[in-house]
Amino acid sequence: MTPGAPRGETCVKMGRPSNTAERRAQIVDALLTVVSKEGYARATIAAVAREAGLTAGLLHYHFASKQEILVALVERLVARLEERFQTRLAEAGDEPRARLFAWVDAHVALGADADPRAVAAWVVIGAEAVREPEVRDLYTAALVASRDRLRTLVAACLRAAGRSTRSSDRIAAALLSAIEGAYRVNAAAPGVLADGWAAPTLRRMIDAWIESEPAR
Amino acid sequence: MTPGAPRGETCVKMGRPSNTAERRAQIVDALLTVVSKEGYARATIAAVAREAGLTAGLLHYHFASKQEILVALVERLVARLEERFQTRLAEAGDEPRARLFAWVDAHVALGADADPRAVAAWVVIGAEAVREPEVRDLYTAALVASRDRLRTLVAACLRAAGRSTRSSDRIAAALLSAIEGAYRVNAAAPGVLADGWAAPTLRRMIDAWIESEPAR
Amino acid sequence: MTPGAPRGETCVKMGRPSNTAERRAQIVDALLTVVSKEGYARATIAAVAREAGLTAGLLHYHFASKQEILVALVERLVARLEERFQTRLAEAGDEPRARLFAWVDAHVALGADADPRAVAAWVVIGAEAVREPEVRDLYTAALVASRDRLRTLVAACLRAAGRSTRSSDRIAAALLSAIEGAYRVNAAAPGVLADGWAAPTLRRMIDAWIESEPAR
Amino acid sequence: MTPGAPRGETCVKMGRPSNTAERRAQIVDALLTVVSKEGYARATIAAVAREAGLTAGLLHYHFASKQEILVALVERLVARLEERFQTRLAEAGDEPRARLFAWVDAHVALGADADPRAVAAWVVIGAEAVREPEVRDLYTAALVASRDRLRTLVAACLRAAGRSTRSSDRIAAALLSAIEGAYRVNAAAPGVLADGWAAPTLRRMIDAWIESEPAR
DNA sequence: CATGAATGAGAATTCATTCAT
DNA sequence: CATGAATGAATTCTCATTCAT
Repeated sequence: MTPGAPRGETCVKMGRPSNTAERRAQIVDALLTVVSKEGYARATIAAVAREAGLTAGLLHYHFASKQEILVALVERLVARLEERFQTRLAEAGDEPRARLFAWVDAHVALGADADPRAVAAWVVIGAEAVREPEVRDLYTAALVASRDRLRTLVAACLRAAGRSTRSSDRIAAALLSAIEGAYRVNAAAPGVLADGWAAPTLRRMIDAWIESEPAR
Repeated sequence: MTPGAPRGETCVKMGRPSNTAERRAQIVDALLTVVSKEGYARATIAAVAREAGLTAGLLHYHFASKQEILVALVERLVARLEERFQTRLAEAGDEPRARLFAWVDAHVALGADADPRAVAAWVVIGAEAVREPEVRDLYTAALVASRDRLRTLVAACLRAAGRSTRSSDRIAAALLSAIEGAYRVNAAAPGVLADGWAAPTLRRMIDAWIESEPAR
Repeated sequence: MTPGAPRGETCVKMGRPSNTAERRAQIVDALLTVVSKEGYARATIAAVAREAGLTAGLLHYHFASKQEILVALVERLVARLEERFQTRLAEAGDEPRARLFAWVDAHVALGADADPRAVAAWVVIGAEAVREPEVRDLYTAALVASRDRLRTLVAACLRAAGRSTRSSDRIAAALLSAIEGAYRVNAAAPGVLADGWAAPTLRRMIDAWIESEPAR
Repeated sequence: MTPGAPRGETCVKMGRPSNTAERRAQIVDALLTVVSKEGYARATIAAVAREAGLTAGLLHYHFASKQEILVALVERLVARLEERFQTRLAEAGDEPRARLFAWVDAHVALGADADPRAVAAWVVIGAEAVREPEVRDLYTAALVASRDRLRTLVAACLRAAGRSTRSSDRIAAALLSAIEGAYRVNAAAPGVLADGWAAPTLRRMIDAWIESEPAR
């Protein structure tokens, strides 16, 4: 830890206005770009600095370690996804199935607010999570949040359709896996699956499953 | 110098008998262990050699580069999966749905012939495929083969059920993604999804979808 | 990362002042010393660093590769020789034969501005040029420049002596070869040829040949 | 030193006839090829073995070390040159100038008995001599022998022309240097000097110099 | 004689991190 | 805040040499 280095957001003292927040964002963005293009192993501090137009020394002024930048990146990807979901949720209204589809769309749709770099980076992060406890914790937390929300959304659909909710967990697991798997295939073996297959397919899968569940 | 492929069975000149095949297998196995525990970036030649109880120099005697060992590992994982599938297929008989379930089981089941290291390694390989063309090619080839086989198996099920086969591609894509995603979640965020969820869930999903397809 | 060329004189942002130029010179000088004593193959990065009193890492901070240091060394040797020639040329005045002798002297004389390491290094570089294209290009360029200049100087002498210039090329070739050969013999088999033989011998050779050429 | 390894030529005991002599020649030839194409640093035991169609282990059965192969190569190059000279000398008869030209021709001519690999190898050996005492000794011995013979041949020419022999040494030194330099330039910067320039030029130089020497 | 596995001491190069300016 | 030199530990890979078979 560099003593005195600015890790917080607030700046009580005046003087030269701090650009820490923007610099950190800029660095995280550069990491996102490099990771998505080259993978984590090649995302050296020097490469990230070059991408950001900064120096390696400065990166270490704003972040104590390379790991810390990765953590910030994960947080940012999760936050962006959350924004995407909230936007779609607001448009979805109260209908449970629309709300579930909003979740699916937020994850797979390639709308104007989509960042193609994010998918590749997310795949890399999943692999990195296999071994870095700190990354694993963040990744796990993100998945747990997704899983729980998904469960709730699925259960609401089942309930609205007058079906038993005992399969909520399984449907949620299948959806979550399919999303993560689609990311992965798309990033690591592009072209294997047709573009845009995911959203309509998953909607169709949801419908089929709900119809086939027994009544409550 | 990587020794060439075994030059046949006859050995006119005497000399030291070759143990290349076993050594290569031993090295690949060590890579599998290390990758599954530590990820590719930490799977240094030294670490793999240590795991195998060999010297780093010897690894380079049998493989020209670290990459080449990874390639051999991918080939081995694919071959093992194929074996698992063929075994289950033989038991499945002619019933189309049983054959499709054989495919699912070969991919997710954790039977006696399952190697828990393989899942973690496969996740790492997918991430590595994002940037190493040679790895990507192998990974892509494996997925393409899976996708095509899956498509055929799904279409056979639909046909046997008297349904239209127009959704074969989508169902195959969903299954493949779910499998890849399940691997990933299982390896990178263990505990997020319940143990053993996958096989029954995917079977259920298949059944539901087939039932909901329109008649041919 | 090799730092780029000095970015001019102005320095808007403050920060650590660059010492790249001196460091690079220091490293090249250390390579010169080591190569002249041990040959290129033994001029390892570690050996050069030790000679320079620096760390191996720092050498790679200032030069991207070992090759690049060698290239800088060749450039420096060529530049030094050029200086030596220009100095002598200034003293030689306008007399063509004096100007040609200035060239000879610049190449063979062991005056105050001579660096005994340079001869041994130049021999090694010639051998290295046999296989490294980049070194060969530099070496070839140096020889071509020498050959062309020599040709001009020789032709001027012949003309001033009222002789045909048709042998200019041959005389230049003989002189250039004799110089390169003298370097080589001197460095690789010291003592075989008497000290200081070259300058008077080559002058004598020039005189004899010019006298024996037919009149223009 | 491998005890019992065959280093001598005679083989008193009968049994499998020794192929040591041919094997050694084959290995030396392979070294010549590799050195001329790649330089000494890249002439690894493995590369030489590959070129010879043998194994690295076998090379070490026939030679105790890499150095020893190089020594054998130098000896062979010197021996071949001597053969070339003797052949031409036999054709030259008793005329001193013809005998001197025979020496020049043996060194520069590209006759049927010339091995283009030898020139490049000789250049590399000269560089290697800068640092390897054993190589330097051989190289020096070869040059001393050449120098002395040349001196005698030159003196005989001067005497036959009724000139003073006091410049014999210088002329010999100039010729030797020119030859070594021509080798070097030809190998390291091919194309800089015109093909076939050397023989006629050196003859011309010899003639001019002899004519210009004062009478005895 | 011959093969080919095995070793171990480097080799160049990379890179996160520190720190003087 | 920012620069850029400097470090030192790793990392991949090379290669002469040894030796069991």
